[in-house]
Amino acid sequence: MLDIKFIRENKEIVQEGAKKKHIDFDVERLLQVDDSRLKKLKEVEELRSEHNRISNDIGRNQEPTLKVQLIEEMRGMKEELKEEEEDLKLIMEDWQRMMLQVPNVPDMSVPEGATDAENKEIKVWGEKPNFSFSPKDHIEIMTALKMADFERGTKVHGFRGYFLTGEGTRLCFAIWNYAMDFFGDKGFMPIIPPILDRKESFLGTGFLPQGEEDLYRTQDMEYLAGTSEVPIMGLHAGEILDQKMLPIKYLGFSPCFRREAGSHGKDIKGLIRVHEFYKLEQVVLCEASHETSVKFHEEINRNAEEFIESLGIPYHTVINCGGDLGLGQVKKYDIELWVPKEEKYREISSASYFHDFQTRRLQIRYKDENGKTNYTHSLNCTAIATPRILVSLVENFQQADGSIKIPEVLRKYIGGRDSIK
RNA sequence: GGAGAUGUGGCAGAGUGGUUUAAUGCACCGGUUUCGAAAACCGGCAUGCCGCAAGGCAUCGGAGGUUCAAAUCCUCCCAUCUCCGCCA
Repeated sequence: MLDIKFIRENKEIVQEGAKKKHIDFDVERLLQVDDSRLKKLKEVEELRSEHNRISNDIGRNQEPTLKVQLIEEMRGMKEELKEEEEDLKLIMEDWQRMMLQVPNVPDMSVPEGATDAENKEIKVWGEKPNFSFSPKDHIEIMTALKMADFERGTKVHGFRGYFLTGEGTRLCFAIWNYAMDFFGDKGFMPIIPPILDRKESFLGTGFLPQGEEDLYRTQDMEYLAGTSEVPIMGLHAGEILDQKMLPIKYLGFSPCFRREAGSHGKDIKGLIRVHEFYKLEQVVLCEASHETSVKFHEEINRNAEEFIESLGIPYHTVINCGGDLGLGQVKKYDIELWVPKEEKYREISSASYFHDFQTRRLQIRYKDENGKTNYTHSLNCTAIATPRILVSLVENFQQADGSIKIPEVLRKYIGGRDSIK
Protein backbone atom coordinates (compact mmCIF):
# COMPACT_ATOMS: atom_id res chain seq x y z
CA MET A 1 0.00 0.00 0.00
CA LEU A 2 1.18 3.48 -0.78
CA ASP A 3 0.56 6.65 1.22
CA ILE A 4 -2.50 8.41 -0.17
CA LYS A 5 -0.71 11.74 0.24
CA PHE A 6 2.19 10.44 -1.83
CA ILE A 7 -0.28 9.29 -4.49
CA ARG A 8 -2.01 12.68 -4.53
CA GLU A 9 1.26 14.55 -4.86
CA ASN A 10 2.80 12.18 -7.42
CA LYS A 11 -0.09 10.94 -9.46
CA GLU A 12 1.82 10.95 -12.75
CA ILE A 13 4.64 8.89 -11.25
CA VAL A 14 2.21 6.37 -9.80
CA GLN A 15 0.29 6.12 -13.08
CA GLU A 16 3.52 5.67 -15.06
CA GLY A 17 4.65 3.03 -12.59
CA ALA A 18 1.49 1.02 -13.09
CA LYS A 19 1.97 1.27 -16.84
CA LYS A 20 5.55 0.05 -16.58
CA LYS A 21 4.36 -2.93 -14.56
CA HIS A 22 1.65 -3.58 -17.14
CA ILE A 23 -0.96 -3.30 -14.41
CA ASP A 24 -4.25 -1.69 -15.28
CA PHE A 25 -4.89 0.96 -12.65
CA ASP A 26 -6.62 4.32 -12.95
CA VAL A 27 -5.05 6.80 -10.52
CA GLU A 28 -7.50 9.56 -11.47
CA ARG A 29 -10.40 7.40 -10.44
CA LEU A 30 -8.81 6.70 -7.07
CA LEU A 31 -8.28 10.43 -6.54
CA GLN A 32 -11.92 11.11 -7.35
CA VAL A 33 -12.96 8.57 -4.73
CA ASP A 34 -10.48 10.15 -2.33
CA ASP A 35 -11.99 13.60 -2.94
CA SER A 36 -15.42 12.32 -2.01
CA ARG A 37 -13.92 10.47 0.96
CA LEU A 38 -12.43 13.70 2.35
CA LYS A 39 -15.59 15.70 1.67
CA LYS A 40 -17.84 13.15 3.35
CA LEU A 41 -15.41 12.68 6.22
CA LYS A 42 -15.55 16.40 6.94
CA GLU A 43 -19.35 16.41 6.91
CA VAL A 44 -19.58 13.40 9.19
CA GLU A 45 -17.03 14.78 11.62
CA GLU A 46 -18.81 18.11 11.87
CA LEU A 47 -22.08 16.33 12.62
CA ARG A 48 -20.42 14.12 15.19
CA SER A 49 -18.83 17.14 16.81
CA GLU A 50 -22.20 18.86 17.21
CA HIS A 51 -23.70 15.59 18.38
CA ASN A 52 -21.01 15.06 21.00
CA ARG A 53 -21.34 18.61 22.24
CA ILE A 54 -25.10 18.34 22.88
CA SER A 55 -24.76 14.87 24.38
CA ASN A 56 -22.31 16.25 26.90
CA ASP A 57 -24.76 19.07 27.68
CA ILE A 58 -27.48 16.52 28.37
CA GLY A 59 -25.19 14.68 30.72
CA ARG A 60 -24.30 17.82 32.63
CA ASN A 61 -27.82 19.26 32.72
CA GLN A 62 -29.77 18.20 35.77
CA GLU A 63 -33.00 20.02 34.89
CA PRO A 64 -35.45 17.22 33.84
CA THR A 65 -37.75 19.01 31.34
CA LEU A 66 -34.84 20.59 29.46
CA LYS A 67 -33.12 17.23 29.41
CA VAL A 68 -36.15 15.52 27.84
CA GLN A 69 -36.39 18.31 25.28
CA LEU A 70 -32.75 17.99 24.26
CA ILE A 71 -33.00 14.21 23.98
CA GLU A 72 -36.00 14.61 21.65
CA GLU A 73 -33.98 16.99 19.48
CA MET A 74 -31.12 14.58 19.32
CA ARG A 75 -33.25 11.81 17.87
CA GLY A 76 -33.66 13.67 14.58
CA MET A 77 -30.00 14.48 14.45
CA LYS A 78 -29.15 10.86 15.08
CA GLU A 79 -31.04 9.84 11.93
CA GLU A 80 -29.14 12.33 9.81
CA LEU A 81 -25.81 11.21 11.24
CA LYS A 82 -26.64 7.58 10.61
CA GLU A 83 -27.34 8.24 6.93
CA GLU A 84 -24.16 10.23 6.50
CA GLU A 85 -22.11 7.53 8.23
CA GLU A 86 -23.61 4.90 5.96
CA ASP A 87 -22.56 6.96 2.92
CA LEU A 88 -19.05 7.32 4.33
CA LYS A 89 -18.83 3.60 4.98
CA LEU A 90 -19.64 2.80 1.36
CA ILE A 91 -17.08 5.32 0.11
CA MET A 92 -14.46 3.90 2.50
CA GLU A 93 -15.03 0.35 1.28
CA ASP A 94 -14.52 1.48 -2.30
CA TRP A 95 -11.46 3.49 -1.28
CA GLN A 96 -9.84 0.66 0.66
CA ARG A 97 -10.43 -1.81 -2.14
CA MET A 98 -8.72 0.54 -4.58
CA MET A 99 -5.86 1.35 -2.20
CA LEU A 100 -4.99 -2.34 -1.99
CA GLN A 101 -4.64 -2.39 -5.76
CA VAL A 102 -2.28 0.56 -6.21
CA PRO A 103 1.01 -0.86 -7.49
CA ASN A 104 4.24 0.28 -5.91
CA VAL A 105 6.40 2.40 -8.24
CA PRO A 106 9.22 0.45 -9.93
CA ASP A 107 12.75 1.81 -9.74
CA MET A 108 14.22 3.82 -12.63
CA SER A 109 16.71 1.02 -13.27
CA VAL A 110 13.98 -1.54 -13.95
CA PRO A 111 13.89 -2.31 -17.69
CA GLU A 112 10.75 -2.00 -19.78
CA GLY A 113 9.05 -5.23 -20.75
CA ALA A 114 5.89 -7.25 -20.40
CA THR A 115 7.02 -10.74 -19.45
CA ASP A 116 10.02 -12.61 -18.06
CA ALA A 117 11.23 -13.01 -21.64
CA GLU A 118 12.29 -9.37 -21.45
CA ASN A 119 14.29 -9.66 -18.23
CA LYS A 120 17.85 -8.44 -18.73
CA GLU A 121 20.90 -10.53 -18.00
CA ILE A 122 23.30 -8.56 -15.80
CA LYS A 123 25.78 -11.21 -14.78
CA VAL A 124 27.04 -14.60 -15.93
CA TRP A 125 29.12 -16.86 -13.71
CA GLY A 126 30.80 -20.25 -14.05
CA GLU A 127 31.62 -22.56 -16.87
CA LYS A 128 28.92 -24.70 -18.35
CA PRO A 129 29.98 -28.37 -18.27
CA ASN A 130 31.24 -30.06 -21.43
CA PHE A 131 30.22 -33.67 -21.21
CA SER A 132 32.18 -36.38 -23.01
CA PHE A 133 28.99 -38.42 -22.85
CA SER A 134 25.34 -37.78 -23.46
CA PRO A 135 24.05 -36.07 -20.28
CA LYS A 136 20.85 -37.21 -18.60
CA ASP A 137 18.16 -35.10 -17.02
CA HIS A 138 17.69 -34.97 -13.26
CA ILE A 139 14.70 -37.30 -13.35
CA GLU A 140 16.69 -40.06 -14.95
CA ILE A 141 19.75 -39.52 -12.76
CA MET A 142 17.89 -39.35 -9.49
CA THR A 143 15.62 -42.25 -10.27
CA ALA A 144 18.60 -44.43 -11.20
CA LEU A 145 20.40 -43.52 -7.96
CA LYS A 146 17.18 -44.02 -5.96
CA MET A 147 17.35 -40.39 -4.82
CA ALA A 148 13.74 -39.73 -5.79
CA ASP A 149 10.59 -41.61 -6.70
CA PHE A 150 8.31 -39.72 -9.03
CA GLU A 151 5.90 -42.51 -9.97
CA ARG A 152 4.98 -43.28 -6.40
CA GLY A 153 5.00 -39.58 -5.60
CA THR A 154 2.23 -39.14 -8.13
CA LYS A 155 0.39 -42.15 -6.71
CA VAL A 156 0.36 -40.65 -3.24
CA HIS A 157 0.11 -36.91 -3.84
CA GLY A 158 -1.19 -36.69 -7.41
CA PHE A 159 0.08 -34.42 -10.18
CA ARG A 160 3.49 -32.89 -9.31
CA GLY A 161 3.98 -35.32 -6.42
CA TYR A 162 7.42 -36.72 -5.54
CA PHE A 163 9.27 -38.62 -2.86
CA LEU A 164 12.83 -37.77 -2.02
CA THR A 165 14.50 -40.98 -0.97
CA GLY A 166 17.87 -42.14 0.34
CA GLU A 167 20.70 -39.91 -0.85
CA GLY A 168 18.20 -37.41 -2.26
CA THR A 169 16.94 -36.80 1.27
CA ARG A 170 20.48 -36.77 2.70
CA LEU A 171 21.58 -34.26 0.11
CA CYS A 172 18.72 -31.94 1.07
CA PHE A 173 19.69 -32.10 4.73
CA ALA A 174 23.30 -31.41 3.78
CA ILE A 175 22.24 -28.32 1.80
CA TRP A 176 20.02 -27.07 4.62
CA ASN A 177 22.73 -27.51 7.21
CA TYR A 178 25.32 -25.88 5.00
CA ALA A 179 22.95 -22.97 4.30
CA MET A 180 22.27 -22.53 8.03
CA ASP A 181 26.01 -22.10 8.60
CA PHE A 182 26.59 -20.00 5.50
CA PHE A 183 23.81 -17.47 6.14
CA GLY A 184 24.20 -17.66 9.91
CA ASP A 185 27.73 -16.34 9.43
CA LYS A 186 26.23 -13.38 7.60
CA GLY A 187 24.19 -12.38 10.62
CA PHE A 188 20.84 -13.97 9.85
CA MET A 189 18.83 -15.40 12.73
CA PRO A 190 17.36 -18.78 11.82
CA ILE A 191 13.65 -19.05 12.35
CA ILE A 192 11.00 -21.71 11.75
CA PRO A 193 7.69 -19.90 11.37
CA PRO A 194 4.11 -21.18 11.31
CA ILE A 195 3.30 -21.74 7.66
CA LEU A 196 -0.44 -22.26 8.19
CA ASP A 197 -1.47 -18.67 8.66
CA ARG A 198 -4.39 -16.29 8.89
CA LYS A 199 -5.14 -14.06 5.97
CA GLU A 200 -3.78 -10.87 7.56
CA SER A 201 -0.15 -11.70 6.78
CA PHE A 202 -1.05 -12.56 3.20
CA LEU A 203 -2.83 -9.22 2.78
CA GLY A 204 0.13 -7.51 4.40
CA THR A 205 2.73 -9.05 2.14
CA GLY A 206 0.63 -8.56 -0.98
CA PHE A 207 -0.21 -12.20 -1.74
CA LEU A 208 -3.87 -11.35 -1.16
CA PRO A 209 -6.37 -10.18 -2.33
CA GLN A 210 -4.74 -10.91 -5.70
CA GLY A 211 -3.36 -14.44 -5.86
CA GLU A 212 -6.09 -16.26 -3.94
CA GLU A 213 -6.09 -19.03 -6.53
CA ASP A 214 -2.40 -19.81 -5.97
CA LEU A 215 -2.94 -20.56 -2.28
CA TYR A 216 -4.23 -23.63 -0.47
CA ARG A 217 -6.93 -22.78 2.05
CA THR A 218 -8.13 -24.83 5.01
CA GLN A 219 -11.66 -25.39 6.30
CA ASP A 220 -10.78 -22.97 9.12
CA MET A 221 -10.09 -20.25 6.54
CA GLU A 222 -6.38 -20.28 7.12
CA TYR A 223 -3.96 -20.42 4.22
CA LEU A 224 -0.80 -22.41 3.60
CA ALA A 225 1.96 -19.95 2.79
CA GLY A 226 4.00 -20.32 -0.37
CA THR A 227 7.02 -18.80 1.38
CA SER A 228 8.15 -18.08 4.94
CA GLU A 229 8.24 -14.40 3.97
CA VAL A 230 4.52 -14.36 4.83
CA PRO A 231 4.64 -15.39 8.52
CA ILE A 232 8.00 -13.70 9.10
CA MET A 233 6.62 -10.39 7.90
CA GLY A 234 3.60 -11.01 10.12
CA LEU A 235 5.90 -11.55 13.08
CA HIS A 236 6.35 -7.85 13.85
CA ALA A 237 2.98 -6.68 12.53
CA GLY A 238 1.46 -3.90 14.58
CA GLU A 239 4.69 -3.26 16.46
CA ILE A 240 6.71 -0.11 16.94
CA LEU A 241 10.33 -1.21 17.01
CA ASP A 242 13.30 0.50 18.53
CA GLN A 243 15.63 1.82 15.82
CA LYS A 244 18.50 0.09 17.62
CA MET A 245 16.91 -3.26 16.64
CA LEU A 246 17.37 -2.49 12.94
CA PRO A 247 18.33 -4.02 10.63
CA ILE A 248 16.56 -7.26 11.50
CA LYS A 249 17.78 -10.20 9.41
CA TYR A 250 15.91 -13.49 9.55
CA LEU A 251 16.67 -16.77 7.84
CA GLY A 252 13.34 -18.53 7.56
CA PHE A 253 13.10 -22.25 7.02
CA SER A 254 9.77 -23.75 6.06
CA PRO A 255 7.85 -25.98 3.73
CA CYS A 256 6.22 -23.96 0.96
CA PHE A 257 2.88 -24.74 -0.64
CA ARG A 258 1.91 -23.52 -4.08
CA ARG A 259 -1.13 -24.57 -6.08
CA GLU A 260 0.53 -23.60 -9.37
CA ALA A 261 -2.92 -22.77 -10.69
CA GLY A 262 -2.82 -21.82 -14.34
CA SER A 263 0.51 -23.53 -15.01
CA HIS A 264 -0.83 -26.98 -15.76
CA GLY A 265 1.03 -27.38 -19.02
CA LYS A 266 4.40 -26.18 -17.70
CA ASP A 267 7.21 -28.28 -16.28
CA ILE A 268 5.00 -31.29 -15.85
CA LYS A 269 7.83 -33.58 -14.81
CA GLY A 270 10.52 -33.56 -12.20
CA LEU A 271 11.43 -31.17 -9.42
CA ILE A 272 11.26 -27.81 -11.16
CA ARG A 273 7.62 -27.00 -10.38
CA VAL A 274 6.06 -28.82 -7.42
CA HIS A 275 3.18 -28.17 -5.02
CA GLU A 276 5.31 -28.44 -1.90
CA PHE A 277 8.96 -27.83 -1.29
CA TYR A 278 11.33 -26.46 1.34
CA LYS A 279 13.00 -23.12 1.29
CA LEU A 280 15.42 -21.07 3.34
CA GLU A 281 14.56 -17.41 2.91
CA GLN A 282 16.34 -14.17 3.78
CA VAL A 283 13.99 -11.52 5.19
CA VAL A 284 15.23 -8.06 6.15
CA LEU A 285 13.57 -5.16 7.95
CA CYS A 286 15.59 -1.96 7.79
CA GLU A 287 15.29 1.77 8.31
CA ALA A 288 13.16 3.83 5.96
CA SER A 289 15.67 5.03 3.41
CA HIS A 290 15.91 4.21 -0.26
CA GLU A 291 19.70 3.97 -0.05
CA THR A 292 19.53 1.46 2.78
CA SER A 293 16.98 -0.63 0.90
CA VAL A 294 19.19 -0.65 -2.19
CA LYS A 295 22.22 -1.57 -0.10
CA PHE A 296 20.48 -4.56 1.47
CA HIS A 297 18.94 -5.57 -1.84
CA GLU A 298 22.37 -5.85 -3.39
CA GLU A 299 23.64 -7.61 -0.29
CA ILE A 300 21.00 -10.33 -0.03
CA ASN A 301 21.15 -11.04 -3.74
CA ARG A 302 24.93 -11.24 -3.52
CA ASN A 303 24.59 -13.64 -0.57
CA ALA A 304 22.52 -15.96 -2.72
CA GLU A 305 25.03 -15.67 -5.58
CA GLU A 306 27.93 -16.45 -3.27
CA PHE A 307 26.12 -19.49 -1.98
CA ILE A 308 25.63 -20.80 -5.51
CA GLU A 309 29.24 -19.98 -6.40
CA SER A 310 30.45 -21.95 -3.40
CA LEU A 311 28.59 -24.95 -4.80
CA GLY A 312 30.14 -24.32 -8.20
CA ILE A 313 26.93 -24.28 -10.24
CA PRO A 314 26.96 -22.04 -13.34
CA TYR A 315 24.35 -19.29 -13.17
CA HIS A 316 23.34 -15.96 -14.47
CA THR A 317 21.52 -13.11 -12.75
CA VAL A 318 18.77 -11.13 -14.42
CA ILE A 319 17.06 -7.88 -13.54
CA ASN A 320 13.34 -8.37 -13.90
CA CYS A 321 11.44 -6.13 -16.28
CA GLY A 322 8.45 -4.03 -15.22
CA GLY A 323 5.87 -6.54 -16.33
CA ASP A 324 7.53 -9.31 -14.28
CA LEU A 325 7.33 -7.39 -11.00
CA GLY A 326 4.72 -8.05 -8.34
CA LEU A 327 2.35 -5.36 -7.11
CA GLY A 328 4.55 -4.29 -4.22
CA GLN A 329 8.01 -4.83 -5.62
CA VAL A 330 10.21 -1.88 -6.50
CA LYS A 331 12.93 -3.95 -8.11
CA LYS A 332 13.79 -7.61 -8.40
CA TYR A 333 16.75 -9.76 -9.35
CA ASP A 334 16.41 -13.43 -10.23
CA ILE A 335 19.28 -15.88 -10.08
CA GLU A 336 18.91 -18.68 -12.59
CA LEU A 337 20.94 -21.89 -12.61
CA TRP A 338 22.20 -23.70 -15.65
CA VAL A 339 20.27 -26.88 -16.47
CA PRO A 340 22.44 -28.81 -18.96
CA LYS A 341 19.84 -31.20 -20.33
CA GLU A 342 17.38 -28.37 -21.06
CA GLU A 343 20.24 -26.14 -22.19
CA LYS A 344 18.79 -23.17 -20.38
CA TYR A 345 18.85 -21.30 -17.08
CA ARG A 346 16.10 -21.94 -14.52
CA GLU A 347 15.17 -19.66 -11.62
CA ILE A 348 16.47 -20.60 -8.18
CA SER A 349 16.35 -17.30 -6.31
CA SER A 350 14.50 -14.04 -6.31
CA ALA A 351 15.55 -10.87 -4.46
CA SER A 352 13.12 -7.98 -4.06
CA TYR A 353 12.66 -4.81 -2.11
CA PHE A 354 9.40 -3.06 -1.35
CA HIS A 355 10.18 0.23 0.43
CA ASP A 356 7.27 0.56 2.90
CA PHE A 357 4.65 -1.14 0.74
CA GLN A 358 4.38 -4.21 2.96
CA THR A 359 5.17 -2.57 6.29
CA ARG A 360 2.46 0.05 5.79
CA ARG A 361 -0.07 -2.74 5.34
CA LEU A 362 1.34 -4.64 8.30
CA GLN A 363 1.91 -1.56 10.48
CA ILE A 364 5.56 -2.34 11.19
CA ARG A 365 7.14 0.87 12.42
CA TYR A 366 10.08 2.20 14.39
CA LYS A 367 10.92 5.35 16.27
CA ASP A 368 13.94 7.18 14.88
CA GLU A 369 16.43 9.27 16.89
CA ASN A 370 14.11 12.30 16.65
CA GLY A 371 11.24 10.31 18.12
CA LYS A 372 9.45 10.27 14.78
CA THR A 373 7.58 7.10 13.86
CA ASN A 374 8.38 5.66 10.43
CA TYR A 375 7.43 2.54 8.55
CA THR A 376 10.42 0.22 8.22
CA HIS A 377 11.46 -0.97 4.79
CA SER A 378 11.27 -4.67 3.95
CA LEU A 379 13.18 -6.96 1.60
CA ASN A 380 13.42 -10.63 0.93
CA CYS A 381 15.50 -13.03 -1.10
CA THR A 382 15.66 -16.77 -1.43
CA ALA A 383 18.60 -18.32 0.40
CA ILE A 384 18.11 -21.73 -1.15
CA ALA A 385 15.12 -23.74 -2.37
CA THR A 386 15.05 -27.51 -2.21
CA PRO A 387 14.52 -29.73 -4.00
CA ARG A 388 14.72 -27.40 -7.02
CA ILE A 389 18.44 -26.83 -6.46
CA LEU A 390 18.95 -30.58 -6.94
CA VAL A 391 17.94 -30.29 -10.58
CA SER A 392 21.00 -28.23 -11.45
CA LEU A 393 23.21 -29.83 -8.86
CA VAL A 394 22.81 -33.41 -10.13
CA GLU A 395 22.75 -32.47 -13.81
CA ASN A 396 25.87 -30.31 -13.71
CA PHE A 397 27.87 -32.73 -11.57
CA GLN A 398 26.84 -36.00 -13.22
CA GLN A 399 29.67 -38.30 -14.25
CA ALA A 400 30.04 -40.73 -17.13
CA ASP A 401 29.43 -43.68 -14.78
CA GLY A 402 26.07 -42.28 -13.65
CA SER A 403 27.34 -41.07 -10.28
CA ILE A 404 27.23 -37.50 -8.98
CA LYS A 405 30.21 -35.57 -7.72
CA ILE A 406 29.41 -33.74 -4.49
CA PRO A 407 30.63 -30.12 -4.25
CA GLU A 408 33.53 -29.70 -1.83
CA VAL A 409 31.63 -27.46 0.60
CA LEU A 410 28.83 -29.99 1.07
CA ARG A 411 31.00 -32.97 1.84
CA LYS A 412 31.36 -32.39 5.53
CA TYR A 413 27.56 -32.27 5.79
CA ILE A 414 27.15 -35.67 4.13
CA GLY A 415 29.56 -37.87 5.97
CA GLY A 416 32.69 -36.73 4.14
CA ARG A 417 31.73 -38.48 0.91
CA ASP A 418 32.71 -36.96 -2.42
CA SER A 419 30.13 -38.64 -4.63
CA ILE A 420 26.75 -40.31 -4.76
CA LYS A 421 26.82 -43.63 -6.55
C1' G B 1 -14.08 -30.57 21.97
C1' G B 2 -16.42 -28.99 27.13
C1' A B 3 -16.70 -25.51 31.70
C1' G B 4 -15.19 -21.02 33.97
C1' A B 5 -12.30 -16.38 34.33
C1' U B 6 -9.84 -12.36 32.06
C1' G B 7 -8.43 -8.61 28.03
C1' U B 8 -7.80 -0.48 29.61
C1' G B 9 -1.66 3.73 27.12
C1' G B 10 5.72 1.13 27.20
C1' C B 11 4.44 -1.47 32.14
C1' A B 12 1.27 -1.71 36.51
C1' G B 13 -3.61 -0.32 37.47
C1' A B 14 -8.60 2.69 38.64
C1' G B 15 -12.96 3.17 36.09
C1' U B 16 -20.04 -1.09 35.42
C1' G B 17 -24.38 4.23 31.21
C1' G B 18 -23.62 11.11 31.41
C1' U B 19 -18.17 16.83 35.20
C1' U B 20 -13.51 10.62 32.01
C1' U B 21 -10.87 15.97 27.52
C1' A B 22 -9.34 7.63 30.26
C1' A B 23 -7.54 8.77 37.43
C1' U B 24 -2.99 7.34 39.75
C1' G B 25 1.86 5.11 40.03
C1' C B 26 6.35 3.32 37.53
C1' A B 27 9.36 3.87 33.32
C1' C B 28 10.90 7.51 29.74
C1' C B 29 12.10 12.80 27.86
C1' G B 30 13.08 18.10 29.04
C1' G B 31 13.96 21.85 32.86
C1' U B 32 15.27 23.83 37.95
C1' U B 33 19.04 22.55 41.52
C1' U B 34 24.42 20.54 41.37
C1' C B 35 31.45 20.77 40.08
C1' G B 36 28.83 16.35 38.21
C1' A B 37 25.19 12.85 39.63
C1' A B 38 21.27 10.97 42.87
C1' A B 39 17.05 12.83 45.36
C1' A B 40 13.43 16.58 45.29
C1' C B 41 10.49 19.92 42.55
C1' C B 42 8.29 21.80 37.71
C1' G B 43 6.74 20.45 32.84
C1' G B 44 6.02 16.81 28.96
C1' C B 45 4.76 11.85 27.72
C1' A B 46 -0.63 6.55 23.27
C1' U B 47 -1.97 6.11 18.03
C1' G B 48 -4.29 7.36 13.45
C1' C B 49 -7.01 10.79 10.41
C1' C B 50 -8.88 15.94 8.71
C1' G B 51 -7.03 21.06 9.02
C1' C B 52 -2.27 26.61 7.29
C1' A B 53 -3.78 27.01 12.23
C1' A B 54 -7.15 27.17 16.17
C1' G B 55 -9.29 22.99 16.67
C1' G B 56 -12.09 18.62 15.44
C1' C B 57 -13.02 13.19 14.69
C1' A B 58 -11.86 8.13 15.80
C1' U B 59 -9.56 4.27 18.85
C1' C B 60 -10.12 0.89 26.06
C1' G B 61 -8.47 -7.17 22.22
C1' G B 62 -11.50 -7.17 17.08
C1' A B 63 -16.30 -6.69 14.40
C1' G B 64 -21.38 -5.55 14.82
C1' G B 65 -25.68 -3.87 17.90
C1' U B 66 -28.81 -1.13 21.86
C1' U B 67 -29.01 4.25 23.52
C1' C B 68 -29.76 11.24 22.90
C1' A B 69 -25.08 9.22 25.35
C1' A B 70 -20.93 2.96 25.79
C1' A B 71 -14.32 1.30 28.43
C1' U B 72 -19.12 0.22 31.04
C1' C B 73 -25.10 -3.17 28.39
C1' C B 74 -26.04 -7.15 24.24
C1' U B 75 -24.22 -10.64 20.07
C1' C B 76 -20.31 -12.92 17.44
C1' C B 77 -15.06 -13.51 16.86
C1' C B 78 -9.81 -13.51 18.65
C1' A B 79 -6.19 -14.11 22.50
C1' U B 80 -4.56 -15.45 27.47
C1' C B 81 -5.20 -18.16 32.18
C1' U B 82 -7.47 -22.37 35.22
C1' C B 83 -9.80 -27.14 35.04
C1' C B 84 -11.77 -31.54 32.16
C1' G B 85 -11.38 -34.48 27.59
C1' C B 86 -8.27 -35.98 23.43
C1' C B 87 -3.36 -36.35 21.47
C1' A B 88 2.39 -36.78 18.42
